[in-house]
Amino acid sequence: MPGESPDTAAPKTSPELRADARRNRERILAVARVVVEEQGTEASLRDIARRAQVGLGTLYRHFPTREALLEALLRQNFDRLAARAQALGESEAPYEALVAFLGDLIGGAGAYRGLAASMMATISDEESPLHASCAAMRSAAGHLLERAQAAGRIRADVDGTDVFALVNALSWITDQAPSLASRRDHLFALVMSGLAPPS
Amino acid sequence: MPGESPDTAAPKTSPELRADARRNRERILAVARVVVEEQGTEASLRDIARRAQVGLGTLYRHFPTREALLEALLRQNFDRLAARAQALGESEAPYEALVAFLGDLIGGAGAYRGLAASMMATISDEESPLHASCAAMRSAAGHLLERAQAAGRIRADVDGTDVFALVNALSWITDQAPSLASRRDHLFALVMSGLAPPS
DNA sequence: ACCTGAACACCGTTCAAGT
DNA sequence: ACCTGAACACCGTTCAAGT
Repeated sequence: MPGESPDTAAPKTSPELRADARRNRERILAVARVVVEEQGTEASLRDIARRAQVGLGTLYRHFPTREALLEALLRQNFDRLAARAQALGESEAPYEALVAFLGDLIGGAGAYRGLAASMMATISDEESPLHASCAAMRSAAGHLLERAQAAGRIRADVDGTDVFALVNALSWITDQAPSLASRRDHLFALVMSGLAPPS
Repeated sequence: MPGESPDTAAPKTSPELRADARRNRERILAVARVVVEEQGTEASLRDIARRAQVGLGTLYRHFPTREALLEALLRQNFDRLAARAQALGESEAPYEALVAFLGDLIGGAGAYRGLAASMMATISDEESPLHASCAAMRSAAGHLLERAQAAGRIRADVDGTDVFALVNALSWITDQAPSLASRRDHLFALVMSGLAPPS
């Protein structure tokens, strides 16, 4: 039959990028990972395009905003964290599960310099491509938090956004003053003990 | 006697700025206060010079770095905070004195958007003109902290830099997500309770 | 459909030339 | 002594022209 090719019913997960486009997208992402590692989330987009040997407009075509690029860069990390939250949500030790997840969140936000700031900014900026991912993290934290609260291990007057903010703030401290990196776990423990119900 | 003018022994607090220079310096500072209020600590220096009706080089002559300008802008605030710490250091309620000072510190760091970040960065950057002022704040916090620790109200494994970092981190949260401003006092209380000795 | 890079409007920083 | 603004080397963002 005319117009029917063998693989018409193939899984069209993404809207069929042309071969060269697909290659460029991957090159950009690979280079961006390196450059953001070096320069942080405020890295020069020009520099990324240059090093990827791609026109500046090409970078903008694939990633219309800096946040869009960051989102693609963090896609895997977010998915992994979401899966972790899911698994921990069925743990039998609600408080320990919460602490474990928040520890991972701190680690994740510490992946790139400036990332904690980028993530916090999404709370106010609903248009950011990172907004959805971060909202998911906040609600995952919220769920684990509720369980810990139900178990009487966390005060009732705290919500998911509070702990998300506090945890990001801890990552930010290390961002700004690398010399305080060694205090991070300690500060985390202090903040967590502040969330315990008044005895 | 030759070369002896009437006011030779006058108090030479600053090295005698020429009249026009002195005027420019004040104009720059006045304008900078407005612009930094608007745009935060990363405000455009060009914009400040422009609005102060001063050549760009003139701004650089008076304030060789952005931090130098910020330091001049915050001189009064720092002096006021230092005096407050001094007064509180003689208070009879060590814990309440510490809380009061940290509350002022949070308020101060919230004066301009980005200020918390600028202050935290001085920990690592010893060359910054803000370094001395912030170190003074940290040691003032350290002194009040020690008294509260001696009174058994704060755990022993916390130092002045820790509380300085935590307090700045709280200011930063509001910086990044203005919608969380209403939670600031609450989060401050939570963090403070985390600094209480384990019961 | 996609790529390219020039063009535009901004930066921070320096410094030769002026008064 | 001090002021000025052009010059330099960067940005982010857009878009007409190409394939």
